[in-house]
Amino acid sequence: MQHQKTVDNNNLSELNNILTVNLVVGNVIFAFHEEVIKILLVKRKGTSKWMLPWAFVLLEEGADETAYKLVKEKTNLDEFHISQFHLFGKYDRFDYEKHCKLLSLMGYDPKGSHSFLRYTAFMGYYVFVRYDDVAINKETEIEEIEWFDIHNVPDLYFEHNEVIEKSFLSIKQRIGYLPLAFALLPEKFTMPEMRIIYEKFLGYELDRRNFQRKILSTGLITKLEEKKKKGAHKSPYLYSFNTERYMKALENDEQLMAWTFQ
Amino acid sequence: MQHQKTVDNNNLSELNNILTVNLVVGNVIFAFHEEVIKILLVKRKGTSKWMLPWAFVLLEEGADETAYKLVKEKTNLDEFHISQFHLFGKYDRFDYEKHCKLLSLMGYDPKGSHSFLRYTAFMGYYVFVRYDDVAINKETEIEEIEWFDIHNVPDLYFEHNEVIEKSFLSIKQRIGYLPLAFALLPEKFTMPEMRIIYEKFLGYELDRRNFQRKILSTGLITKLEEKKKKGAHKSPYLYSFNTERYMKALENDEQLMAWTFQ
DNA sequence: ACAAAAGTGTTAGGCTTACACCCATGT
DNA sequence: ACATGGGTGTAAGCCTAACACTTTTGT
Repeated sequence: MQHQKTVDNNNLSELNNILTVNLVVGNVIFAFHEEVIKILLVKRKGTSKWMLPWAFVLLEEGADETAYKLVKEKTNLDEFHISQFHLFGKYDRFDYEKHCKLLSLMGYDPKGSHSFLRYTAFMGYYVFVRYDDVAINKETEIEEIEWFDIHNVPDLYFEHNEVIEKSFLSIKQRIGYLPLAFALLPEKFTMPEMRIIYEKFLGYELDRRNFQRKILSTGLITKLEEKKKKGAHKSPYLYSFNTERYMKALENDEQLMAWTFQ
Repeated sequence: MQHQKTVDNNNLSELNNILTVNLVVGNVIFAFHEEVIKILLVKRKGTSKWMLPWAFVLLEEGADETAYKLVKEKTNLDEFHISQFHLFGKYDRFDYEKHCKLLSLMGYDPKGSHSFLRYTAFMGYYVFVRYDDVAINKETEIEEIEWFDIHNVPDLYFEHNEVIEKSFLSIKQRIGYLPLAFALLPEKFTMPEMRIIYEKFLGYELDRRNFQRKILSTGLITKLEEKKKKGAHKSPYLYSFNTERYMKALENDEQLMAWTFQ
């Protein structure tokens, strides 16, 4: 081991040589609205760019806890499942000079804690929420918050564009094995709605008839009597899903399906 | 945001209120030898328990980099692929008093940096290496290092037992989609050897004939002319695998297969 | 009436599973 | 000679992909 330095309790600059990187968590919060996958972004008043909701993991917290609180704070929701997907953090990726103003606005003193904020590791989480359940105040005193179409995300702070791309890729890879899409849909949803979510993440179209067979074969969802009127065509049936079994599957990473989709 | 504290450059105790958790990376290094899955553990001289190789991520490093260096240091290997699998870290999980001596022995000054070492987040990586390629010095001046059977791991420092379990579970889930097992095998290997690896991770036996068909269908491995003598029975053929395609698949998380195995 | 999109059903073919049988090797 | 375990082959059947046809709805 090469880190043999000791710490002088009264000399911060000495600490630079032994201190470890800071840990930041950030959330890619996904929703689905009008056939489009949306992501929730925030923008501090007085700054120039949008970014993902993020926060330093403080001493008294765990990373999962910080990430959970962050989602709760932004969406006003209680029940959701956050998923780790990747730890980011290259040396020198955190350009201090550039982000000095932002950090200051977020309550982190860039002068005093210069060395602590320069290099960080970023733990990425993704979350699926129901668009209609989320009540955001589009503008508060300190920040703006807004849904963005996944394919219309502006240039963001830090490496957040990369983070979003990676989250999308992770989901694409997991969506065939975990019943992720359910969390994006309202309590009652139609088969076409669900299929579109899969299509958006996968990046190609699916045969609606075969898709339906696959989904139903999991036993996770129940066909309802009701239909949903929506345009100049036959109304699709509504379905609901078994939340208990779904949550259990998420917790246990149970193997409910293993689909490659064409 | 609630962290509005500023930092007094000359007062460490003040920092406790703004400082974030430390980031530690650790590796579950897997190997395969005599039909058994092995894990590499280390033990500092003067301490009582074994543990996974781990290190604080220092300011000048990225997490992946630290994890890579750690594996290289322990195994003397250059070429391997490390995979993130989970970020651990509950509040209060890092019992300072208990580990004071260990930290001191590892070159981290527990007196001076008390507050920095109390709470940490632990990023878990797993790595697959070839047993025969690893040259470990079983005992150096500062530590012992040893292979342990996966099902015979002693009580370890910190939450390392939990980390190993979780890594095993992650692999079990990914082994059907990624050609992981190859990295555990020597350049030339037999089909039964490879099958046993799958069986160990999955926890149940597989039909040897169907297994062979599946593996061959990926086009990743080539049958050689040679055979391997090994007991009172017909000698199995040797196979080699296409490293280029394998590495590319790992990098891109390419979908080479999607198996559920019975 | 017609276009759009959903519901339902069918069929061919590929892949998986579950075997049977034969072959090499060491004791 | 025999037990052990590997090599090769095959048939049944399930699952999937591809596609046809009917039904509902708004304009």
